[in-house]
Amino acid sequence: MEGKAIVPEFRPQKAGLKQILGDLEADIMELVWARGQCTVRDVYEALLVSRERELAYTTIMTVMSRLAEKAVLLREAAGNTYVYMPALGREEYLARVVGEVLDALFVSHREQTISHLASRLKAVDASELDRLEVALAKRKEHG
Amino acid sequence: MEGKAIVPEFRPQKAGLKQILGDLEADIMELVWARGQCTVRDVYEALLVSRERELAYTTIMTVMSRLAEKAVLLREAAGNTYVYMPALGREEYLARVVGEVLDALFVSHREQTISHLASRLKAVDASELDRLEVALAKRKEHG
DNA sequence: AGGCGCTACTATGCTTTGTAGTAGACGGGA
DNA sequence: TCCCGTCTACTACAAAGCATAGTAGCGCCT
Repeated sequence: MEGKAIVPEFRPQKAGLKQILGDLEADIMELVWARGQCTVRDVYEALLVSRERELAYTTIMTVMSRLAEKAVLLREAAGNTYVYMPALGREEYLARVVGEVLDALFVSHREQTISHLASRLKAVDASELDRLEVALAKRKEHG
Repeated sequence: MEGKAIVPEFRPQKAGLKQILGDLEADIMELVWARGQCTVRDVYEALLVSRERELAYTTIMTVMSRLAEKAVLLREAAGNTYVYMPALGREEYLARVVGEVLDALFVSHREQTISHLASRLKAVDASELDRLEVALAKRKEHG
């Protein structure tokens, strides 16, 4: 089903993408997602602007290569240059990550997970509750 | 508010406690939870039995000290020896860990989390569904 | 007083991530 | 054809977290 695991680890302390990828890796992925596809140079130049601290071109290259090894990025040769692109759209990537984490919680710590969810629902808004209710109702129908 | 974060990282790939602690750390915690309280020697001897590979006494000591630094274990001097005990019961510890991870998911990836939960409910059993329904109903009452 | 057990301190290896340099390959212009 | 600039590959090093373990020193019990 689905292919291999995508998330080595999830860090609750951090925010957003940095919960899953390193800080620089996350910044780079945001850029690649924003542009659809790009070269190391594209990312390098974009980071020059957005970031205070300057990074070496080769730093970006190394990190992007590692992201390609991890199959978070795909790349294809275009002349002597690689064009990188996300293996998954940002939303789909996050959905898989969240799914993996959630599934792992259900499998390993079912009781605590259900229990926490039950109390956590207080903080979920109405339309979200509706979605959950619909899902629950469907489930009921099919016994 | 509860106090500080407890989980540096969560590894969906692993199982049970090893999703949160290192492998040896996890084995040690299982023992300490099973016994309520114990010394380094107690753990050392128990691991001699349960584990193929032999570990040095000082290895156990170092790891237990680190668990105490991280406040997963507490210790108190008894003569020239420390008696270690869990800071939290196993279930409570897991509950907090799960809570932290779940809360982080809701905060950082609300949409994907709700969405995954809605579809994941298929795999949740009836009594668990009931608990969630009760929670949902309560929530409804209070608008 | 001596020995044994216990702790503290120190150290090393591995893995992941951030960081960066060097060298070689390739294509385009003079 | 030769040189230059750009790009990649390879290599390297630091920091953090974990597993692992050795050494030294302290204090209790006999």
